[in-house]
Amino acid sequence: MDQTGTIEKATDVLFHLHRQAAGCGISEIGRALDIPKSSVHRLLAALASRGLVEKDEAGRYRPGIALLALGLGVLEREPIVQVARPILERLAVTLGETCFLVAARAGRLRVLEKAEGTGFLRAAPQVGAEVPHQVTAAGKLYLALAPESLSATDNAPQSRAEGIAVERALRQVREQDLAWNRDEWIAGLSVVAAPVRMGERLLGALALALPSAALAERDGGELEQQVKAAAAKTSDRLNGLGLPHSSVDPLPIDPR
Amino acid sequence: MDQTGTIEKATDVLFHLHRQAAGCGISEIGRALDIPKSSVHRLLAALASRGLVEKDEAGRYRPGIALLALGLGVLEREPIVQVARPILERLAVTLGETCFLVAARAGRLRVLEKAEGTGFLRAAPQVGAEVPHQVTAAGKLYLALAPESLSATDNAPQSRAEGIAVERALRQVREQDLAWNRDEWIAGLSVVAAPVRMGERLLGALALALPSAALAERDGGELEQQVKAAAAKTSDRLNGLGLPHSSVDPLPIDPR
DNA sequence: TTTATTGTTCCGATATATGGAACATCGTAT
DNA sequence: ATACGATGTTCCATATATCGGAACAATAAA
Repeated sequence: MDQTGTIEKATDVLFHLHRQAAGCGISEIGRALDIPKSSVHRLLAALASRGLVEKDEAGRYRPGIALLALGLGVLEREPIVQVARPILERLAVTLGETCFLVAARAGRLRVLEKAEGTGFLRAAPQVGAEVPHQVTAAGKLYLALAPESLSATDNAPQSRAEGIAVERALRQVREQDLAWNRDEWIAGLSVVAAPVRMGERLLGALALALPSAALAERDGGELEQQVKAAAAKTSDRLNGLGLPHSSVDPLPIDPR
Repeated sequence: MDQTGTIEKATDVLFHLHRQAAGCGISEIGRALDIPKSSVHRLLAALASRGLVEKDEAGRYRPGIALLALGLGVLEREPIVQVARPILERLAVTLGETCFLVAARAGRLRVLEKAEGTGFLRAAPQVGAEVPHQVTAAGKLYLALAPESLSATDNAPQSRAEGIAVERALRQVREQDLAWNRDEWIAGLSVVAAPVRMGERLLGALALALPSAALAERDGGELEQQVKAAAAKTSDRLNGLGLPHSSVDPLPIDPR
């Protein structure tokens, strides 16, 4: 993995800054990544010249705003996000709970968009964050419907008995065209997810997250229908488009 | 400015990809940035190894999802965004028009967060985008209250008469603690902005944007009050915090 | 004050990026 | 089918940008 190269090192520094909550000092980064101070200094100077990192008032380095524009640009060029956004928002308002969209990118599942619910206690996934395969609703959906789009790491179940149980669960997911996750990933958090498709291809998972306690007081079947309907609508609109990436107007007219 | 360096070249490639709506080919990038094909190839390979760029199905390069995580990380570590977000959302729902937050970063004004209105016709600024100084409500606020936080480029007015007019307008902004922009930047778009402060320091501008036609049918004074109130609330909450960057929980409790 | 740690600059040695050229691949027009 | 142009990819000798130790400056801590 240690193909030493300038760009690789620079991005490693970038990700290190990203992981740290507070700003970092040069020596600190050098120690963490095993790069001499002077090199870190030069890397940061280059990155700062383009706004990818910044120095805060204390002289410590943090990720820069240039990254913001680049990152959000990625979202803007995802047709599925454009299509799903208003649907997620409406569903979140209707149900009062957080809805989000997950899709496989580079073999990993990532949250592409979210619309938070209104509850005092509510799920707040981070856009751009990765979610695990085995213990999430979106993950099960992918394992059941499009495992090839996930990198194979740790997809292998531990024992034979587990393997059978997993395969059984996945078959159920395929039958229902829907996946649940109740407290498996995060205690107290339940999620339902339904597939967004283009033809046979799985493009993403539209998910509804709510506290498990809140789920107990609701009609699970109705939630399933709502999520399925939202996912289906997303699929339809996505397929309705001619699919030449629609550019985004500064003042879009949004017939929702 | 053309201090040739590997990192600089790589980020130039990144920004070039960002600007292009569709994916780019290697030769194309090389021509645009005046870099030989083979170098572009190598740069892209390095960037791709870290997920900063990706190849789409057609083999063309686009910005990668790694940028998404990095970019949104920038937002998450801005306390002012954390604080302003729910306030923006509520204001947008109340008024039915788009609200957004602008702040100076690295001498430039940028949209840090937004909450879109519900109108068929509505403003839809892009988070991360830059806004000009002279012809926007947020820009006027900064020019009047904290010009030192803007890079001085093109802040100088053209003629003496204009200079006086500008100074007069800025004085009014200072008196009202509020700035308007009616059709000055984008025809048909009007914006009111009020300052978010910490002590004397200007931290950002909370703005309300609506079609000028819609503004004509509303009580401008009431909008001013709403925006001022929202900005004041943001300031208060921001000052209420001890201001050690509050980390964000996966399941935050949000007492709004 | 001293001491320790950090940020910054300098510079020779060397590894690394460079870019021209040749090759491979594709799509298009002849 | 063939020729053509453009593109993505690989190779390699050369030049140069990166490396990293060391010395220095600027802090903060003792």
